[in-house]
Amino acid sequence: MGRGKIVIRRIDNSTSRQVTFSKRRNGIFKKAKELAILCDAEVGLVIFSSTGRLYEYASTSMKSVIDRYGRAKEEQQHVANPNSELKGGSKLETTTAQLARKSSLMGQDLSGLGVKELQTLENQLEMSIRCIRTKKDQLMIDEIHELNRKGSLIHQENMELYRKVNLIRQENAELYKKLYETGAENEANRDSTTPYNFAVIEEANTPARLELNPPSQQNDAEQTTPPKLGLQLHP
Amino acid sequence: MGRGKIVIRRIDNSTSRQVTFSKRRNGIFKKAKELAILCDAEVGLVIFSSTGRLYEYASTSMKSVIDRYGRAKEEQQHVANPNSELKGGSKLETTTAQLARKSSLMGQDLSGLGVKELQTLENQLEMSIRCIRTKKDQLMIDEIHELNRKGSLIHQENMELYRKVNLIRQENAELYKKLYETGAENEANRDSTTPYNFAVIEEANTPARLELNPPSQQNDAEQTTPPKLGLQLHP
DNA sequence: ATCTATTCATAATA
DNA sequence: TTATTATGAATAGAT
Repeated sequence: MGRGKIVIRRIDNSTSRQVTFSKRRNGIFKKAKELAILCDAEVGLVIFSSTGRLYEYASTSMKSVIDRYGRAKEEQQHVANPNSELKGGSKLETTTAQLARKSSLMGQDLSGLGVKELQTLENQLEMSIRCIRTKKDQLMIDEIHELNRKGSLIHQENMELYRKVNLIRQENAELYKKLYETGAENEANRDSTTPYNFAVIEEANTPARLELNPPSQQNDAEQTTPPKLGLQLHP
Repeated sequence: MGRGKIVIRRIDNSTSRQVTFSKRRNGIFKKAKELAILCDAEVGLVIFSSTGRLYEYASTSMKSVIDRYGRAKEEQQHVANPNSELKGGSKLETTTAQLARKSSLMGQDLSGLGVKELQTLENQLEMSIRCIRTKKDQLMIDEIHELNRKGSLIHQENMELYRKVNLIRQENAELYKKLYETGAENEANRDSTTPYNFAVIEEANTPARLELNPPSQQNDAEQTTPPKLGLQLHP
């Protein structure tokens, strides 16, 4: 159509090329619109000129077209390769890309989808969420394991200290008893030793325990017991 | 063009509509190809028929077209609204969407980009990375703070216990000294008390400390000191 | 831009 | 669906 036939190859003359681009661009946009209207189709058309300028037409919206395109492509892949779900590999990359394409339709663009399409979408999103959650959890868990390891070392040490305190206290009591039995000659010395011993242990013990746990009944026996820890996040 | 003129409105007859769709679809695809070749343009065309079937043409690849489209659109927005960078708001959603559109071009599709385009892309990706890293770090930090809080409580308790041990031990020493001064009548009793005291303290102390820290010089003074903790991840 | 000779796309038809 | 064909539309080249 034109004064002469042309062969379809790149137009060398830059000016002619630009002119032809303008004309044919208008033509194709018109055709796209007509097709969408006449045939009730959803059409998206993107054209970058050789100078990099963007021209676009979409019968609905470009976002809608691109989203729908992404979904359609995924469905095609699923049909072509139905059980790739279960194979391992670098799942996260795939999943990220999928989620990416879908994230934009949050709260929009669910028009024109059938129950089956929606079901597929729902399943895919759930899968994506699971993968991401797994990855995130792994990161957290690694950090937390390390902290727990260190915490449990200190806790262990704490237990040892309690054991030690009990041993010494017991010994102290025996010594004291022995001293008492031997005779109560030095009354003045008792003031500086006796009150110290038991009083300090009870005081230093209680506040720390209260912060870690709901108040448990204080054991009234003679033993000092280590408090239970609130550290184990993964029981 | 055809046996008669038509008005551009939805074709009611379903059969005619499908036929027209086929013909015009072929036509527009041909036009798109010609435009791309003649004018050296990058063209992407997506058509969904009224029955939901997808037809597509891209002069390069649809992924390339969509990616480039996303970038061009962002650049348009930037030009229209240059300093939206610094305003707060829910930056992460935007960033996620941006990264999403870009993530697919990892290791591909960098053809046909100028220095300026690449610079823009680089900046945006860096921004995205920063936002995501911030978000991730926040999650980690929250968990770790909690663990540190608990750990520091135990540590505190540990310190108290050490203090207590020292006090009792001191007292013990005094008692022992006093008992010795009073007279060494009961030699048999000393066996059950003396070895216990100091021997146990040294044994229970050392191993726990060695696991937490590189061996520091044991203080040879009379005081037992608590070990330093390897717990503070954010000094 | 606008014009027009031509070629092309396609509506109607089979 | 595919093919035919009369006709209207698109456009190449010129102004």
